[in-house]
Amino acid sequence: MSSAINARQAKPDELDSPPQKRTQEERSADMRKRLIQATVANLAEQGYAATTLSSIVRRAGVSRGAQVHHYATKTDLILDSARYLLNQTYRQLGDVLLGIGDENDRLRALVDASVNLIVDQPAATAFMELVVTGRHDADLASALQSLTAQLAVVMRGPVDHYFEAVDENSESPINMFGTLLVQLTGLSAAGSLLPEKVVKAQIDSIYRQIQRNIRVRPGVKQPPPPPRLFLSETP
Amino acid sequence: MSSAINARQAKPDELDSPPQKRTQEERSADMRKRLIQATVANLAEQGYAATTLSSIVRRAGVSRGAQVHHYATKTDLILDSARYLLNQTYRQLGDVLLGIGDENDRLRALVDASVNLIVDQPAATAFMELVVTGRHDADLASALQSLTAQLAVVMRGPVDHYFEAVDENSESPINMFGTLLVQLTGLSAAGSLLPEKVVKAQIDSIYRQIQRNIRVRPGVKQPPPPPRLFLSETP
DNA sequence: CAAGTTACATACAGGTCGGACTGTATAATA
DNA sequence: TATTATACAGTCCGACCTGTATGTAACTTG
Repeated sequence: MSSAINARQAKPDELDSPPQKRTQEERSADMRKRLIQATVANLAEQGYAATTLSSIVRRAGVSRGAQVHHYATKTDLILDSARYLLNQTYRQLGDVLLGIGDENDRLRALVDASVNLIVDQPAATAFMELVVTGRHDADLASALQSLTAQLAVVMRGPVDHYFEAVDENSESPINMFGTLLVQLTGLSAAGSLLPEKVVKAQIDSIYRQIQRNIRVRPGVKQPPPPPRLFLSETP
Repeated sequence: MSSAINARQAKPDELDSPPQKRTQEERSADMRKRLIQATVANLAEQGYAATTLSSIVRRAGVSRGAQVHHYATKTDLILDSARYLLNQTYRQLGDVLLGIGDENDRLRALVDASVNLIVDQPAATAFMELVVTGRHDADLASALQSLTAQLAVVMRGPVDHYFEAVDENSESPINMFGTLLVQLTGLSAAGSLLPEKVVKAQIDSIYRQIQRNIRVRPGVKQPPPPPRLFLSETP
């Protein structure tokens, strides 16, 4: 996904694309995005420990100086990457919810979409690296806590908007949504240890549990009220 | 827990405990255990990246030479620690199952015991570090796969021995057991990001889901047939 | 267009890690 | 008891990583 990083600034002769007079802001934004995407890719493929500044800039195809200019310290870059990941997850989850239709078998589509969003996905893998690292890094941990708390707040509305409990004995939609995320987190972490069919069986089981507890609220056509602004892109 | 490492070999004058003429095997076994326990404690408290050989031997109170004598490479020590952790988990899970009584409200005790076994426990934290590291370390990954596969095999019997499905629409006991472990894994990983009450709510939810699907098999008094020998302690 | 700011490049310095290496003490063996 | 094998101690070295410092190019602004 992020391997195609526009292929600019690759240092060899660039005859096809002239200097183009980019504004400073554009240059900064591009460079930040390149660094972040290289960081995320590196986190996913090599893990946090192997995600060194050297490897990041090598992957991004830029110099060490560019990185230090935009991110004075490694932590700065990591934290910004974390924000990027959560923002991305928020948008993708939102897209999934918006894609939910009336028919109840769309519940399966929701589960599948969530699974595809998380299990074995680079972004989720990278995020897992950050979460585990955060257990022994107070700064990272509190940053992640704040981000996920915001995510939880903005997700509650849409979830209750689209789903309802099957009956009075059922778990609440937001509760089942949390359970879904916890289970997908578990599968994301331990999935590599389990045989493929066991993972599939667990996903089926997750779906059945959800189906027994919540259903798509009938007749809901319009999207949920938009949340207050989420994570600001530029701090 | 493992901070009290017998306080021997601490280099100061040891007047209370004379040399004692320990046999070579005893010395080796003790030293290995000390190194392993220091490794596990370090993994849990500092994370994999900060678990260096220097920090391990410092914590174990031994020299660099002792470690290199018993474990030629860092990977060797890590792998042996992984085996130790799985063995420990196996025994503890077995104890939990053996403690199950007839009354169905013991199901709650089972869940609580499993929670206490995993969430925020050093051994589980250390194991999570290994699992995540294994995603980018083929040797570690295959070792963990093998170990967990063995664990799954030996757990299937006891679980089916003690539990049964509530009705024909319910999930199977072994399936629910897997779900329990997946959810606890998820909570172990992401729990540090969530507010305490959310974690508690999730655990309650887990319990209700289990209760709706399986129950303690009535009238089972004798323990399950013992499994074939598990992970050999000395390779 | 000149001065100043921002963006990027490159080299260096201090520190740490893992593995190799050498030396010493203790136990097993003949 | 002499010899050998095992257990352990302590040091060194190349590789690597992060932060820093300095120099150059690109853009912005008055």
